Amino acid sequence: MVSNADEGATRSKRADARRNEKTLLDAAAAVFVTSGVEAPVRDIAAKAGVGMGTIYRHFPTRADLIVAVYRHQVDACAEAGPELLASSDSPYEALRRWIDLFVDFLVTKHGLAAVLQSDNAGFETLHTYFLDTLVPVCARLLDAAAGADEIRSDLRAIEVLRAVGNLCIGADSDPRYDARRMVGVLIAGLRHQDG
Amino acid sequence: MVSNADEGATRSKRADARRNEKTLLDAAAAVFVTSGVEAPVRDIAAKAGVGMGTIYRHFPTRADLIVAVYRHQVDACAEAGPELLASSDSPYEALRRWIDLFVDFLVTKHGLAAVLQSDNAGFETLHTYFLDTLVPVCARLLDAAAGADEIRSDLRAIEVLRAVGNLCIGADSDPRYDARRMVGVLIAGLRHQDG
Amino acid sequence: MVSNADEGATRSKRADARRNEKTLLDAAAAVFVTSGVEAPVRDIAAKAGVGMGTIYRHFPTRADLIVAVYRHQVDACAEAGPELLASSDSPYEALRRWIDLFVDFLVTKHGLAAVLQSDNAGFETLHTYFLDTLVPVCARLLDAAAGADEIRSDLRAIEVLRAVGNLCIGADSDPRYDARRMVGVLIAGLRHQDG
Amino acid sequence: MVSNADEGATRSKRADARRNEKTLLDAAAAVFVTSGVEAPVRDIAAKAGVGMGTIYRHFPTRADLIVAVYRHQVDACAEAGPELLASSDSPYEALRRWIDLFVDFLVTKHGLAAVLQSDNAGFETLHTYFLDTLVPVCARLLDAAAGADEIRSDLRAIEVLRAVGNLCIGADSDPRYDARRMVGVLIAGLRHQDG
DNA sequence: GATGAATGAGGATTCATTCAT
DNA sequence: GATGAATGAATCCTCATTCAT
Repeated sequence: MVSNADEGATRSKRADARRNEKTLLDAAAAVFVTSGVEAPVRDIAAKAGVGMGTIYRHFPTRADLIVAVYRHQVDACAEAGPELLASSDSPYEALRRWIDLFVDFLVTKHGLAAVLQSDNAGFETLHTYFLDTLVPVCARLLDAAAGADEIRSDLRAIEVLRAVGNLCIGADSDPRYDARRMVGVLIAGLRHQDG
Repeated sequence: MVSNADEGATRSKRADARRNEKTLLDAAAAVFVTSGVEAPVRDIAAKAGVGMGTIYRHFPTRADLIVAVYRHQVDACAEAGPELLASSDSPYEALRRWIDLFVDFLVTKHGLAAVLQSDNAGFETLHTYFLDTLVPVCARLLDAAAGADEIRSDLRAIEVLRAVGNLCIGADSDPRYDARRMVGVLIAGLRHQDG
Repeated sequence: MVSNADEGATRSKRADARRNEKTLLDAAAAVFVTSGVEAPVRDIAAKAGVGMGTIYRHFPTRADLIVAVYRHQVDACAEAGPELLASSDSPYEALRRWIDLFVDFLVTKHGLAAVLQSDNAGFETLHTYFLDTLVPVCARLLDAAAGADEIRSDLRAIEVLRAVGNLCIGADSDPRYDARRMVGVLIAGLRHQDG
Repeated sequence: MVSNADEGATRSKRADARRNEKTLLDAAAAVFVTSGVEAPVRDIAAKAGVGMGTIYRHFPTRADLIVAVYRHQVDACAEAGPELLASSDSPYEALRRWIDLFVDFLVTKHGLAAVLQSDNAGFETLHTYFLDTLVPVCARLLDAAAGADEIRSDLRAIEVLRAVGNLCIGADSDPRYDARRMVGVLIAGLRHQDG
C-alpha cells in the first residue's frame, strides 16, 4: 500500500514525532517535579516549548501523560518483582525489597501518590495502568511469603499497594515525615504476630 | 428564640453570636459530610442560611472553619488518651484502641485526611491544631508502650499520626480498601519483631 | 423573621440588583444587535462594564439571558393575539396581523431566529419559553380562522410558527431578501386554494 | 476545459488526481450525512484516509468542498427545470415539482440549508454557486407561471429560493416540523388570491 | 503533491475573596 | 455585624489552518 519512498518519509516523520514526544515527556517530568502532577497543561507546554494543542494531541488526558511519563519506571518496578523473588533469601525479604523500590519511585514524584488515590474520574487510565501492572507482581510476592508462612495470608495485593501508596503522600514536603520508615513499619506488620 | 435569661444587651448579643456560630458549624459539618471539606464556601453559607461574608468573618480561612467544626471531636479524642492508658490491660492495648478512635474520626470525615496532608499553605492552622492537640497524647502512649518494651522505641508520635492519617485517605471512596485493617497492620508493625 | 430595618436594607439591595440587571439586559441587547445572540459572554460583560461572573450569576445559561432580554417583547406579542382577534374584521386578518408582529420582532433581532431553530441543547429554555408563550396564541388564531373557513385546518400552530421563524433567518443580512414579504406569501398559502 | 491533445504522463496523473478527488468527495459526502456540513476537517480527512493538507490543497475553503460535493446534484436539479416545464400540464405545476426536487435535495443534507443562509464570509463560494446555478432556472419557471397568470408576478427567484431554503433548515432534527408541507404552503401562497 | 504534527486564538466556566450597602 | 453581588484570574478544551519534511 505504501511505496518504499513513502516508507522512508513516514519513518523520518515518525522519528521526529518520537523525538518530539520525548521532549514532551522530559518537560512534563520536569514540571511534575516542581509543580506536581496536576500542573496546568499550559505550563508543561511552555516548558516543552510547544503549543498546548501538541500536548493534547499526544496525551488526550492528563492521566495519559502521567502514565507515559512514568511508564518506564513502573515497568521496571514490575520486572524487578520476579528477580527479587529469585535472588532474595526469603519471599518476605523479596517483598520488603520490592516495596522499597515502589516507595523510592513514589516519594521522588511530587504529588503522584496523591493523584493515584484521587477518586477523580479522568485518572482512570492512571489507576488502571498502575494496578494492572503492579498488582499481579505484588500478589505473587505476597503469595510466596504467605506460602512460606512468613506473613499473614489475609491481605490482598491491592490494599497493600494502596496503603503503601497512601503512606507516600506528602513524603517530599515534610522533613519530619519519613515515608520509607513508616512503610517499613507497615510491612513489618504483615508478619505474624506472636501474641 | 430568645433565652429566658435575656439580660443586658451584651450578654444577649454574645448568646446570639454563639448561636449563630453554632449554626455555621452545623451547616459546615453537614456540607463536609456530603461534599467533602473542600466544598465551596457558598454551599456552606447557603446551608447555614447566611451570607458568605459571615463565614469569612467568623473563619478567615477554610482551615479555621475545619478546625472549629472538628475541635470537639479532636479534643474528645485527645482526652480519651489518658483514660485508655489507665483502663487498658497494657500500654500497647491503650495505644491500639486510641488509634482506633482517631481512625474512626477520620474515615467518617470525607476528605479530611486528604487536606490534613495537603501541603497547601492556608491549612497551617489545621495542621497546627491537630498536631498540637494529638501529638502529645500519642507521644505519651508511645512512650508508655515503649517503656513497657511492647513496641519499638524509635518512632516519633508525629510520624505515627501522619502515617495513620495517610492510611485513611480515600477510605470512604473505595470499597476495596479498608483503612481500619491497614492501620491495624501498621500498628502491629510497631511491635518488636521476633525475626 | 426579618425586621423592618432589614427589610429596608434588603429592598435597597434588591433595587440595586434590579438596576444592575437592567444594565446587563441593555448591554446584552446592544451586543446582540451588533454581534448576534451568540456573542461571547466576555463581550457582553465588557459592554455592561461588569465581570463575566456577574453575567453568569444572573443568567446561568445563554438561553436564560436571551429569554430575559426578549421576554417583554415576546409577552407583548402574545398579549396582542386576543386583542387583534377582537378588533380585526376577520380571524384571518387577525392572524395575518399577529404574524406580522412576530416577524417584526424577529427580523430586528440579529441571529435570534437562527438560534431559535438551533437543536443545540442549552437553548432548551429559550425554545420552551417561546413555544409555551406563543403556541397557544397562534393556535387560537389558527382555530378561529379555520373555524371561519378562511384557511386550511390541517396545520398546527407549532409548525406555522416554526416556518415563520425559519423564514426570518438571515433577514437582516441580505438586502435582496425580504422576510416580511415571504412570510406574507406563506400566510397567503394558508388560505383554501380555489384551483 | 481540457485539450484533446493532452496525452502521455500528464493524462495518467490527471486520472490519478481525479480518482483521488473522487475519494475525497465521497468521504466528505459521507461525513456530511452523519455529522453535518460543518464537520471538522480532520474527520473528513480521516474518512478519506488522507492528510488534512490534501483536503486543503483540493478545496481551499470549506465552501469549495461543499460545492464540489453537491455540484452534481445541484446541476441535476438545474437541468430538471426545463424538462419539467416541457412535460408538465402547466408552468405552475412544473414550478411546484421543481421546488419539490430542490427540497428533497436540501432536507437530505444535514445542515446544508443552514450554512446556505449563513452570513459567514467564506461561504461566499457556496452561495454563489447555488445562486448562479439555480436562480436562472427558478426565474424561468416563475416567469412562465406568471406569464400564464397562474401566480403573482412580483416575486424574484432569489427570494423564493431563499425562502424555500430557509424553510428546510432543521427539517431533519425535529419530527414535529415537516419542511415539505410548509414549502407546499409557501408555494400555494404564490397563487393569486381570490379575495 | 501529500502528510499530519504543531500552533494558538477563542470561548466557556468556576469559585475564592472583597467591599459597598 | 451581616449580606451577597461583583470581580476576574485560572484553567480547560477544540479545531481551523499552516508548513517543514
